[in-house]
Amino acid sequence: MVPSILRACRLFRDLPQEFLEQRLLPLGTSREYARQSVLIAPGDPVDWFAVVLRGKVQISQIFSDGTASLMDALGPGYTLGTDLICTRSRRSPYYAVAADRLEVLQFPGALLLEPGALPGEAQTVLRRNLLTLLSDDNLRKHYRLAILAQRGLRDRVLVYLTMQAERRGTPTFRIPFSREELAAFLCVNRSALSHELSRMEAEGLIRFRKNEFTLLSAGKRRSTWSGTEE
Amino acid sequence: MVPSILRACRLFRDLPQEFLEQRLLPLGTSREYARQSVLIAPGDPVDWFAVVLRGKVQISQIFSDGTASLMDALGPGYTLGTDLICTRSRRSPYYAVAADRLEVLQFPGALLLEPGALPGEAQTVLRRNLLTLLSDDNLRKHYRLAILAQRGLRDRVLVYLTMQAERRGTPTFRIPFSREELAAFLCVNRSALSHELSRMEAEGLIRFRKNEFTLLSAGKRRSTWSGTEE
DNA sequence: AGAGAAATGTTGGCAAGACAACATCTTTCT
DNA sequence: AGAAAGATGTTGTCTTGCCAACATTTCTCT
Repeated sequence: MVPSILRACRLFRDLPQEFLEQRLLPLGTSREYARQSVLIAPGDPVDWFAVVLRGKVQISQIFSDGTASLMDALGPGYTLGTDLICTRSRRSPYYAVAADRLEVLQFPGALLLEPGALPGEAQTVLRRNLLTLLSDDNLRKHYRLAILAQRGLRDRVLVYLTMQAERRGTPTFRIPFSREELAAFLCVNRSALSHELSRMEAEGLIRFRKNEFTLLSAGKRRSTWSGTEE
Repeated sequence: MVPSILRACRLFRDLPQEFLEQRLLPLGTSREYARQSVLIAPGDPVDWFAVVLRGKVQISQIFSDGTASLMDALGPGYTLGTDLICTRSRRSPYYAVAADRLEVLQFPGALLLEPGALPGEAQTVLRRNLLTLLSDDNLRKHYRLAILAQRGLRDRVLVYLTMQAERRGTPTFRIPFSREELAAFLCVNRSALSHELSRMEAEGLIRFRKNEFTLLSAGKRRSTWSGTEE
């Protein structure tokens, strides 16, 4: 039952299933963490990567005044550490914390980095996958930066919703956030967000119920958010 | 005289100089652009990469209301398009515009993507470089996100300055921005920024003259910003 | 050196949004 | 079903920061 997640994992895409199970799996170490366990702390050197099998990992940044900001959340199938092992310092700037009971499969980074650690062909595929993984990650960060670069609250909401609508191809879609999470993602006050959403609905810009949104001003928007990544 | 920039270029690091000049250079196309030329527009498919030889490229995001926000600026030695060719859509979400008279050396993306387009060894090195290039890029975006996640203007300034100080290793350093550029980078109002800087100096937090800053509260800060990339 | 231009600092009015406190609606658990 | 917990919406107050307009300094060019 484990391989189903691994096969869906972006990093292992296009690897022969037999290789995945026979050669790669035995090299991984299965680890379990309790809720709130710290997997990575700021400054930690990271020379491994891991695939989330069960649970969720939260990536967060802690500031001098004690406040934290949630940067990302990695569910099953996502990889942890892949963004760090190739940097020059190989040190993490963030915390990675288990949100629930967590189960991961951990591999030594050398598998990707050291030539010859794996059969050449497999390593080529893996690195290729790593490349697109990082690129898409980059793009996601670019999008979020574009959102946070917006000065006004309404603009942030609008840019976010427009992005989603174009990404899915429909003006109606569900977002993966609760109000509180959306507020954290947009870096705005939760109640102000609720307020603004109501106002936008009153003005006929959007319609929403729970986390299902419909963008009504469809005609006027230009199509800039052409990204296809998830 | 061209190779000096290419040798300093992160993407070409560790390539034998002879290979660089004899094999790689002939595959590139030299291009010149006038100030304000658009190299990449949102939605454009990008299947090439280019090294900036002279001048500067501005990466900017244009929004529905016509306002733009500057996301990045690439000087000589930096590469353009390397963040896009490996994404799934291979389409740009941003504008790339020549800030000055610009000169670049452009290569087909296939050199990196298609196996066999170059001698295996060279391609391995190139892909490895591309990997760290993307990773460091990722990290830079992470840092900027951490800054923009700050609610208050003072916090943004403080996080930025602390990052710089730790990155350089001294509490006194020069930043590569004018006030206006710094304001754009932090996504705040320029005059508000000036105001806040003055106040912080009055409170004894920092000292500054032009773009040389000194962080005075050195002792109290924790060392989280351990990044070493530029 | 002197004049113009560009960059930076300063001020006050005003709007946007943070925050707290409360109201209402949903979900979950027994 | 009923109670409790959680999520979301609403309202009012007060701070922050945007904006515009102006003052001052620094840079550039001849």
